[in-house]
Amino acid sequence: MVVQKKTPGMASQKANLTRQREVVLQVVNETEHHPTAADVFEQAKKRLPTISYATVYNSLRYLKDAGLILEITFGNAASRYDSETRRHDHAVCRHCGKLVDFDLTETVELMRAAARRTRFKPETIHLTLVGLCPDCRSD
Amino acid sequence: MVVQKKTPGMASQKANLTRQREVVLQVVNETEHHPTAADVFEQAKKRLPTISYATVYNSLRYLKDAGLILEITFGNAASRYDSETRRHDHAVCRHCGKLVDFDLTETVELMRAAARRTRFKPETIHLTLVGLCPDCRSD
DNA sequence: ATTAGATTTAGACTTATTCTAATTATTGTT
DNA sequence: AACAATAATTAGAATAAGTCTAAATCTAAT
Repeated sequence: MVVQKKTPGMASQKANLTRQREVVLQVVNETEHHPTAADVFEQAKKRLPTISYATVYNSLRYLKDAGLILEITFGNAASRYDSETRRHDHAVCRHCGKLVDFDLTETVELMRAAARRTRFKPETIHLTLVGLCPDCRSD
Repeated sequence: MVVQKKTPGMASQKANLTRQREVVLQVVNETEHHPTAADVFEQAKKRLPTISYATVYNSLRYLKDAGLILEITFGNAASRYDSETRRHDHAVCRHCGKLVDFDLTETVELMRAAARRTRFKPETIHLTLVGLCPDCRSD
């Protein structure tokens, strides 16, 4: 466990979770379908009317670096944020854009295979299924 | 095979590969490390000095839709283009950004598993290994 | 109370990409 | 060959996502 000496102006772990960061975290946690930064801003403003766009971005980055949320990117669309921080997989609907989480144990296996093949030192792996979600598949 | 009736002004298949589209395709094919649109623009200008940025983007989209190149996206970085059009996997170096192609046969297997799990109608799957490339891994 | 450092804010800025409107090129028809 | 119809190209404006800046505010430790 890392113990940090406090110096003047150095905030404690707890205090670092400011009001705005707390609200941003709440919004991500409570939003069912992986909000974008714009979605988060909109919701956060309801609870903290003076919050700025920059603070939403700063907070999302802070929370991501702190391991409290995950950033998901797909294609050239805006990033979306996920309260599930354990590694997991995604499926994106090509038709309606819906993004769902799932987890395949095999994926981590594949990471090792991929690392062997490429001689990369593996850190994580991103697996995204693209197709039509249950609502959009006509069958 | 689909036969299309020609109407006035309708270009033939072949003719649709205009001079600029041809150059853009050449550049993607000849560039070793998956160029961005900006890279393509820069190179294309050498062969066709009047080509515009918009045409590079239009051409990249045309070539992509025609199945002649692939667009690769990762994180919030600029799209990169790949002359390898068969489905394949990617590895990205977190340190230097290098992007390499590889192919694991297991990935297509995983697509089926992912589709079963999510009830999506599968179309394709994106697998990206993130880590350190051979040059950047210190070991 | 004072100070140092961290955080927030508003708005300017950057970067990637798309759009627009005018021009140019191509093709098929007379 | 001239024309009409359509498609493609061009330059630059517009848009969207995200980052940066500088001033103001907050927090924590003296």
